Amino acid sequence: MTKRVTWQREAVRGALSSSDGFVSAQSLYSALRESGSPIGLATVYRALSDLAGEGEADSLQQEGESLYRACTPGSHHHHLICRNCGLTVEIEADAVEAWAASVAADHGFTQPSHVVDVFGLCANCQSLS
Amino acid sequence: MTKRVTWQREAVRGALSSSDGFVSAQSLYSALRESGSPIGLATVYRALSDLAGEGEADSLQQEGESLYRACTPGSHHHHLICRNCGLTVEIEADAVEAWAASVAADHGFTQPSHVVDVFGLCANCQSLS
DNA sequence: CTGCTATTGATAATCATTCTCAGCACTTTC
DNA sequence: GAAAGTGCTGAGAATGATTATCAATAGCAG
Repeated sequence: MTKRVTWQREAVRGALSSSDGFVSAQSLYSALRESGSPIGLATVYRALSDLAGEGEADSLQQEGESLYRACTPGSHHHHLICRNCGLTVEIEADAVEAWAASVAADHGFTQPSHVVDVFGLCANCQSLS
Repeated sequence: MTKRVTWQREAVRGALSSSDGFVSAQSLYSALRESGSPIGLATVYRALSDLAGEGEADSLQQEGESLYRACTPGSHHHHLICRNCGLTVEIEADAVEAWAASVAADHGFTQPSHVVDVFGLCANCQSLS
């Protein structure tokens, strides 16, 4: 059960972190393929869910597919995402954390977790339109 | 292009509003079928996306499927959802609205929208475990 | 180097969702 | 009330993303 280091996993990690925003597993696979890597689709999916499980990547669902992005490990944060180009900014939201916890408690809910993401058009995409 | 009133659409609307929490299209279809309705799967999907488009239902994505729920039309709100039984409480979040807007503006983003949902275990599900 | 076993990858299988299209059912018109 | 027009329905096919299968491969310890 020892975890092994393979070039495939590193390739996925690298491709993820060189991306500005959220990317789908499919497009990450295509990108790796086009850059000459003979990596397999199943492996990309496995690597991505591993990274997400270890806290090295964030994921969110959009339009029926999962998008992934490298994130700063160990920190809890949310995202501000351009809905046109996918550019993503990590944002702190202590106020929202506290709000979520208190709302949950008010209604008798325990073990609160939350999904908070903000979408918009980034400055660059605005100027293009 | 006039919209017609059919018993199928009403059946979906009824099944949605008699549910306590978010339901998937598939399970709504199964439930309707089991209660004797000969409705078709495609029709359930169509009715749900119509309702969502008209603002009579909210939707969210979870684990690769879309979940729907009847909501109070015309009002913007968020949800507190039991991750065990699906029980859902509509919550107001003016503070969060303002926060989202200002965060977007701070980073040069326009046309902000946001996804804010809080998950937890409801009081009832806690006592069961 | 050798053996053990986690990992890979081509492909099949799954699953939710959407599309297709012929038949059906409201509505309006005569 | 019958015929025509057209939106709606539903069974099944098509799609697209994700996961499972499983034999072959390749890290890693000794």
